[in-house]
Amino acid sequence: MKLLVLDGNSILNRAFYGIKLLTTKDGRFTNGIYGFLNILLKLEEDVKPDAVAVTFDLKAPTFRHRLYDGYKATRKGMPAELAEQLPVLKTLLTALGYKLVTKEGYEADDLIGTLSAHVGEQNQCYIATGDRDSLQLVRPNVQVLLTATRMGRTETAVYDEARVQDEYGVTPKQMIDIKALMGDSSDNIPGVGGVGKKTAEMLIQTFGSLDGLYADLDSERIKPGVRQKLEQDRDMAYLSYKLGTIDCDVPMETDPQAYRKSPADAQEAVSLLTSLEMFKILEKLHFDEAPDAAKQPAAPAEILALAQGMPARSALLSGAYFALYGEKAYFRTDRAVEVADLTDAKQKVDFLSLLADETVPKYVYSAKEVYAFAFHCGTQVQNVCMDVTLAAYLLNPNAKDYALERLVQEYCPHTTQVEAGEDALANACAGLPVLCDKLLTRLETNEQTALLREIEIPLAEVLASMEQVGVLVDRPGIERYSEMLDGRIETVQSRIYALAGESFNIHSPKQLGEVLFEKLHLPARKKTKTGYSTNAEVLEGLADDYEIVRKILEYRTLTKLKSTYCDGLLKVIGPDGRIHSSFNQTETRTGRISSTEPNLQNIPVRSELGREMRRFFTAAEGSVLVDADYSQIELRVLADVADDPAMIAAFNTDTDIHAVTASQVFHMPLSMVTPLMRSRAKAVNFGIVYGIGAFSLSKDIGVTRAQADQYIKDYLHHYAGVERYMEQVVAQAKKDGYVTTRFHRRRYLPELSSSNAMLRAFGERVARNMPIQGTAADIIKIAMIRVYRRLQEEHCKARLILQVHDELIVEAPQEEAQKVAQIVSREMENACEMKVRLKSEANIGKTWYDAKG
DNA sequence: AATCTCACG
DNA sequence: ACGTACGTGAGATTA
Repeated sequence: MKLLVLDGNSILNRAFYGIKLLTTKDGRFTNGIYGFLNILLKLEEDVKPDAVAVTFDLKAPTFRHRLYDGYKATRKGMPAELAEQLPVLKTLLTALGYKLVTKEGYEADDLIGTLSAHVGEQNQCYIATGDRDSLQLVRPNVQVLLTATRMGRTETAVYDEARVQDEYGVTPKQMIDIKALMGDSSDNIPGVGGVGKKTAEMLIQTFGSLDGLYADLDSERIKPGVRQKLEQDRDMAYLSYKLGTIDCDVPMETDPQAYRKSPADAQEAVSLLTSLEMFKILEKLHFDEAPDAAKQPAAPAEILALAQGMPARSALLSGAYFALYGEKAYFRTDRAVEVADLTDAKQKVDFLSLLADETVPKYVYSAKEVYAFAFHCGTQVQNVCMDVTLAAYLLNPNAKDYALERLVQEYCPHTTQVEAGEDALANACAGLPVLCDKLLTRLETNEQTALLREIEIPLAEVLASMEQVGVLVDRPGIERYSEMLDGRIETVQSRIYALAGESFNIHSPKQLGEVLFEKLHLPARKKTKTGYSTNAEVLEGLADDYEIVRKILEYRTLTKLKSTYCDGLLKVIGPDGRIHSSFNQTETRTGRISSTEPNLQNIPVRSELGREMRRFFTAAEGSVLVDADYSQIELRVLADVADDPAMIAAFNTDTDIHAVTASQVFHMPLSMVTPLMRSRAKAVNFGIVYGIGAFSLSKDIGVTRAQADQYIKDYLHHYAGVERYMEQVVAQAKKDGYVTTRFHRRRYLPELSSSNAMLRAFGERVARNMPIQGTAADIIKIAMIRVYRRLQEEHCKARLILQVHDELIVEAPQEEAQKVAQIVSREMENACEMKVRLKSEANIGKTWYDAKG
């Protein structure tokens, strides 16, 4: 029989520190529990034990360690984020049927020692721990599984006697002797002063034991310095030996049979795991596999009659509840899930006519896909009143995805899932009405219904349209540009190799670091986790003095343009000569949209060479691009939410905001502000929006920290409303656990209750920034919807094709251009009424390059 | 899959 | 003592 003994505290600890902080929506920390369960499941899979004992420490001091007053004096209590997880973990393990083992007055180590010593006589025993102390327990039939979690991955090393001997050159028992000499600061075992790991190992390898060593203290194999230390700390050494010896004789149950798992309390376990949002683990445990006839769900008994064909309208609930998946539409009807095959002409027509029927409210999984499908077929969709992905995103934009199955599990924990696998989707669709109901209720509570109905759902239609229309690119132009880059890359590369005296992979930070900082001995300034930092900031600091550095920077610029932009874009040009990016609506935590495959929101503009790229984004024959961008939208939003008189006045008198800031920060009349002052003030303005620190500001604009600090002080002194806002928003966030935008978009900030000061500071910066960035994002979304509708109402052929956060681009027939330019900038400016006016200016050009002012 | 670097607002 | 501004996505290297 095989017994697996877990060192609960140690494993939880490793899991906690090895995985970044995770929280549930309501802010409970879960990373330790999550990691623990993963390790436990993995161990069970590998070891296949017949019984499992999970040991835990109790808080009270233990007999063994009362031997020495200093013991645990320095051991830090666990952080609150971890402590709160411990009781939950214990409850969960019990529900899952595991046997927990604790004993008043004893450490988990002693329980593990006793268990392994007894079990090891007749049976196999595996000790799972993150702690090397347990290596002393290794013996025949007893092995230690040393686990470490790095970056979320668990690694386990198996220690038997041979492995211990191999690594430490001693037997497991002698590990105690070594520790007695070297001590252990984390356990507060004193050891012998000045004797470290290497000396201790050598001494025990030579003399066999503490006794052997002290019996032969005069031996010439001991250096005089060490001898003196050994003599002086003799008592400490023997005390440490006692402290370091794990007690293997605790009065406790040692029959492995007693640690067989009990049947799990499935109800309790499922409900706990659900509330912890651990759906992956829930799946692994297969509670859904063999549902007892007794505990079939009481409420909605789902019958999965998968009819083929559109459901009859009369079978619809009080609206159409459906999800698109591939070429199929899954409908939840009054008593089943029915599937429409959209490749079938008849069914497709029926489906489209349903979509177009404005008397039928649609409750859908992904509105953007529904709109896209309709556009593809040349029709429109009316009356979408619910999208579960968007609703779930508004409730919590921190989630990493919004898969329907997960949402059903998360928001409807009591409607047990009947089947998995093939029909998982149909099954989840069965839950759509309940899910919609729950989501809508919560949106209502959060005052987010309007945000969903008036912004996100209408926006989904706009995005679907933008994706479908795409943007025309000049393929031959990109190809020529690409060849030009190739030539320059070749030249620069040869020069770098010549200057380095060897050829190497310039893209490899490792090789580059070695060449620059070791071979050529350039002064290394910064390091990363893995080696020298070679980023642009570091290289720019060296560029004046070294040609090779200048060439490397050039090489980076050129290859970036070549691979990301030329190659990357050429790869995704459609057969229509246009690029159809995806605009994702549930990706960012602030409410912005993102663009992927390709990302059209980071096409170069800041450098002249890169900006050339924009010449290849162009309008069709006879059309032009209209490009309008907001002027200072985030600062205007800040002026508004902070209700800052000085800033509002500056904007309303249409003064250059950076210049005004400069005159305040540098105590100068406006007319004396130099370009350098203005650019520094601009950095301060940005910094304020981002939540600023003096260090970063000083680094950014190249002044001392003290100076940067003074700038910030003067800034906040002049813009007192901003100062008040910054304090108030953080306080509110701490109170509520979240921040909101003007349109009630919400972001939870579990970081704010972290005991880690750095995380907390991060949370505070986010609290200051998100309402600004998020409100600006809300506003431009409104503008997009208004522009889209105006263009329809005015029967323009022009189409919105791109959004870059504060910029909209419309492709318009030449003859509509002026009118469209008016429409776009006016709709942008009127998107939101604020204490300052919004300003947007439009430009017209044949290419993006030309239309960008 | 993680890391580094760099493109954008 | 440490790390340092908010929000993204992609390509190349490395482990």
